[in-house]
Amino acid sequence: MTSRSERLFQPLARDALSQQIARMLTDAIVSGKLKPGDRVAESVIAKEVGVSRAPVREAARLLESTGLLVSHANRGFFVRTIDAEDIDSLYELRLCIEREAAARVVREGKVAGIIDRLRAQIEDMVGMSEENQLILQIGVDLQFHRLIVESSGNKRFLAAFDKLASEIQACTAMIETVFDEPGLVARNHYLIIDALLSGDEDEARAALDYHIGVARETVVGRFRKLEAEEPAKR
Amino acid sequence: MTSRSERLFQPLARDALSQQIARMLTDAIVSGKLKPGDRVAESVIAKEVGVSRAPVREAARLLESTGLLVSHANRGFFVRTIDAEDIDSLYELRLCIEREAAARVVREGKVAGIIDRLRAQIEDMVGMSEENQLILQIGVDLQFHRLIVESSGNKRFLAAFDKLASEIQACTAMIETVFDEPGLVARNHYLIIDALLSGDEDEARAALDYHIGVARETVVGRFRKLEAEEPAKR
DNA sequence: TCAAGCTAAATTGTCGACAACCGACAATCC
DNA sequence: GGATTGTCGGTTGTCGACAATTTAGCTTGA
Repeated sequence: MTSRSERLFQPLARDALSQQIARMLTDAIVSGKLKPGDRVAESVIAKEVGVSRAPVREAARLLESTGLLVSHANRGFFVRTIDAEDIDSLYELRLCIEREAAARVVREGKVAGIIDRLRAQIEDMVGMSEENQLILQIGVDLQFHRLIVESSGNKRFLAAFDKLASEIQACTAMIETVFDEPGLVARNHYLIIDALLSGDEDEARAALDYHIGVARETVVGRFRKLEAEEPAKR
Repeated sequence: MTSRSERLFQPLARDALSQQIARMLTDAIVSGKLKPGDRVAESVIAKEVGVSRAPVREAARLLESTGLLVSHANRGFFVRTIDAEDIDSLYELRLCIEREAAARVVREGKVAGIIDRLRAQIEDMVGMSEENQLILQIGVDLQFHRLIVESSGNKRFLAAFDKLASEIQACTAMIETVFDEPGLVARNHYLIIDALLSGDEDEARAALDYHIGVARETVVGRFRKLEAEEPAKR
């Protein structure tokens, strides 16, 4: 038989139902189809998807551990409500992790290995900003930062970052216009690259302090405005 | 009716089976009855405890999210194996969080509110060190640090710290003698208190850099030795 | 002897059903 | 009328059983 290198079929995604459902729910929350405070009843989801409650329940517990859902005993799951203070805490923790991760990347000389990918991601962001694909842009933005955290080599940094990232994506999706000038935001990532290339740990830290600080102020600010307009959110 | 301010009954602790089982399992792991790599079969635990597999499964998933267990698809749960590098990452993340938490406590002038409790906890530690109650001492030690993180006011700091703390407790329990001089370790916490009282953020950061740095070196060192002696741990 | 294939036991993934529980409304009593 | 108590629908917590998957032991063949 001729050695056929390209396969006819992809192995069909056959991970547990709970995983698929978890992805579904995550998408629904991140995209805003499910809003903060909404009830997520096991039986309802199970009926819609056509499975029993067990995998739905498991998926919900998974999202609970990532912070997208909260559960009250004997009352079920709800999409987590977020207030401005929460988001502020979120960004503060993110900053702690990311600045040290960046410092480690510089210290251990791992910048060269990722610089090309980082640059490519910035270009992607710029392209998306021009097409007003904001949700997508935020996704790539987080990928950019994730890559830095990942190459720090500290697995716990990455795990913690991933948890935060899903929440950041969820709450930025709740804001109509996240940034006034998306293109500028995208290009600002070049400053981070410059700092990484400088080879100075503290410069890398400072770059992220600034970058994440700006994002923090912007997003938290938007949220405070949102809260002022709509006082009964919970 | 006379306004009865003090209540007659406390609300009885009535948490779900899964929670009780989660506690059981946590204790078993932290105390070393379950060792890294050990299988945790749902059916076995369920039979022993006398409940169905559902709550056991849920408890296991809970511990998975805290990092005490790992699960492989269709193969079940196992007590997480930890190597020296893991623990190093653990302490690095812990340091990131705790130093900024301490800085915030100082910046926002919340030291006075907790200083008495911190002192009391140190005395507890000293007492336990004299009675060679090392496991207990580590528990109070973590409580001390937790109190600082808690009063930072950043809820995510606390959540992240709690996750790390359970793992720290688990892996310190695996080492026969954690510290050479437990009494000294206990009293060293006074240095942290001094730094907090100084009112200088950076001094607080430095104190924790030092304190956690020492712990990190000690524990990681012990673990590397353990690995050298016992190469096939996984 | 050893590798590959097969079989059986054990374990997880999923299911449908029942019991316990919560929240809200209706009924009752003072 | 106001507050307490009883009831009801709906949801979660738990259960035992079945299907799918993995693992280990056994057999077979070279």
